[in-house]
Amino acid sequence: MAGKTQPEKVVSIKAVKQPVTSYDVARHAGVSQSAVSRCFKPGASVSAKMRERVMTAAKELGYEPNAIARSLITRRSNLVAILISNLTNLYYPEVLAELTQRFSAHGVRVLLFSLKSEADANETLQQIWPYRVDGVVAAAELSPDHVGEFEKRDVPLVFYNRHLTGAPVSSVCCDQEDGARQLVDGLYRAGHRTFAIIAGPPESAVGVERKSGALERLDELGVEDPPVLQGDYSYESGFSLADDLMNRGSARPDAVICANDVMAIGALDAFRVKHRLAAPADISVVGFDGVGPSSWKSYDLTTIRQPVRRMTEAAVSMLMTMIEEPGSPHEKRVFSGILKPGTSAQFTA
Amino acid sequence: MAGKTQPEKVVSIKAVKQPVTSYDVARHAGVSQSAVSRCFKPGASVSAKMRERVMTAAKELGYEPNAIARSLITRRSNLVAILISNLTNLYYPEVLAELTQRFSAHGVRVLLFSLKSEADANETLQQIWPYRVDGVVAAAELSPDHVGEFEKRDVPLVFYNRHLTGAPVSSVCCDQEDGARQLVDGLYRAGHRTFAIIAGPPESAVGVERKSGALERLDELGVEDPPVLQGDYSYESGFSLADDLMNRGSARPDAVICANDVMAIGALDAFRVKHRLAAPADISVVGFDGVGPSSWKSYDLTTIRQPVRRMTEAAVSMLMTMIEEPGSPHEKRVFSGILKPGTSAQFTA
DNA sequence: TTGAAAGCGATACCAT
DNA sequence: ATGGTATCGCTTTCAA
Repeated sequence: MAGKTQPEKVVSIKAVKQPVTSYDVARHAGVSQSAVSRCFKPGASVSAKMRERVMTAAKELGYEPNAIARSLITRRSNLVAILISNLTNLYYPEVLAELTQRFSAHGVRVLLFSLKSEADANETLQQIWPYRVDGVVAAAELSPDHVGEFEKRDVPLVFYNRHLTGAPVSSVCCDQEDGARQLVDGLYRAGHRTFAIIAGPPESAVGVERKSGALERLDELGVEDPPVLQGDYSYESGFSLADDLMNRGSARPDAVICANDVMAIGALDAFRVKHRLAAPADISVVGFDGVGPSSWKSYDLTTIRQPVRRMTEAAVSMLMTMIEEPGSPHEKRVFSGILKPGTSAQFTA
Repeated sequence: MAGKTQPEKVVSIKAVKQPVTSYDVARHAGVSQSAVSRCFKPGASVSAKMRERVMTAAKELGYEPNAIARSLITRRSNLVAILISNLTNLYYPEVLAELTQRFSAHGVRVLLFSLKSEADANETLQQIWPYRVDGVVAAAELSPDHVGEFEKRDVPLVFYNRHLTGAPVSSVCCDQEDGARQLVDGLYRAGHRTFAIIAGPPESAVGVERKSGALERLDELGVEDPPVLQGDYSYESGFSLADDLMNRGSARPDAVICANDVMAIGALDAFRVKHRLAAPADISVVGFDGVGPSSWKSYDLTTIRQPVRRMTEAAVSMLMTMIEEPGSPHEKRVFSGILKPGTSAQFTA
């Protein structure tokens, strides 16, 4: 019988609680340690009897395989890192929740890194490497040098809503330019001719594309040089820039395109509450993202909704493929935004 | 010299990129592997010369210590898990961002688990244990049995905005009852006598406390049995329950207390947009949490703001203490909410 | 201060 | 199918 020949194990009084190991289970079940390991490995060849004995012993002892030890030998941590630049942007929580749940379904755990500023990237990467993550989803700006670090280490990387033009990187994006063009088109069709743009911060690639998409389309339509004010995606900046628009000497615009929903909401509040304008009667405002509050009745934004479910699904499956099939080619997947008409603008789809 | 007697190491053509190990560094620097290890350990005794040589070699080879191997031997993963029940609740992103950044400052990485439903807890815990996390912050309901699992494994746990009454668990909370009482008081002082409550879901401990705090205080003030409608923290539920309040036979309330800001916003929209009431002239609405949108001009909620910075700071330092000083006693820290007056209610502070 | 050697708790390969 | 043994990359005694 198992344990017969074992020397009495002296346990010190205030022993630290040591987790049960596969050796403990092996001894308890009277089998080899390798056998225990096999029983916990999905496709291993183990007899029914063996499995039964081991599993019983494991249950009795409360055995839980040590993922850290496993990772060391398999060189697979089953960990991915998610980098998010600013979680308080209303758009990201949804993305984050979707990503973690999807990874979870693949048996992969998520290490979260929230960058205070884009400058944190260096430091954050240094924190990531030691954990030997299997892959990374980055919803933050990374420089070509940073991307080089991933290549050097063969760590799969998928960008979320960013890309490095020309660089061989996988990414999933929403077509920002196209979305912006759609917004311009609808506003133009509805009769607007005087536009203004409340743009995102210059370091935001997404914001830059939304701006350039809008400007391009306006140019094509013969609208010349609309004012472009630079915001920072916050409610406050939307509010104060809209306010600025009202205080300029020139004629006020009758359509304002904002680089995200939150600034659009800020702008609406400035126009309505502070300047007593009616939207969409006096002025039209559109946003971008389709975050929850964009459909609150007080705002009911006309906006471009990003297909978050499909984008996160794509990001996860791309990363999993890159992890499971090393050397698979890079891929960029671009999804179209979905026009969500609201009552914040006179708009003809 | 190091490496002299070593057999030629045959590297296959398409070798997988193997990270540099401490042995590689040791060989390169002509020192022992232990020496390398010591150089990367904070308080170790190493001569300046040795440190210099090792660090140079490490830099040349691009050595990065393997945290997984380290964790295996030290039995410290430097990982904490954060459990959040529903990330799309506007209140949590801020909490999550704060927590991760604070842990990061302690050199601790965060494993994120976002529970779809509270029923996921079992499964989630099973996913956590194998990683041998050093501790857990739970912003999700856990049963006493679940908490027992933590004790069994000696894994430090800090509840965030929940507690298990009577159980020996550490927690940091906002005083929900007191906050609710403050809201009632201010409304009462401003002359309101007919109240209604839009409560949270019954499984939300926080929601239950906010409700009971309000009911208690109303009772003390002699207000009898205000209607209590049960919402789910969503904008939609706030909107439709407010609508219900308007369609009841009885007189409509002149003050509505909502269990969170988002429902308060929904309620405001229902009253103003759908029922053409003016708030606060015709009806007063108050919320709870102090999330970003609560201060948007269209709503400008009177609400109780949770001191998120201080609460997260407390949670992190409590958990770190429990990790670093095993056996330290449990502690509950309760912070008062901060009244944030707005224009959504007639309110006398 | 430094180096040799013994683990940490698994997996993987090789006999049997 | 099962058991023995080397190994993953570190930290940690223990001698020197």
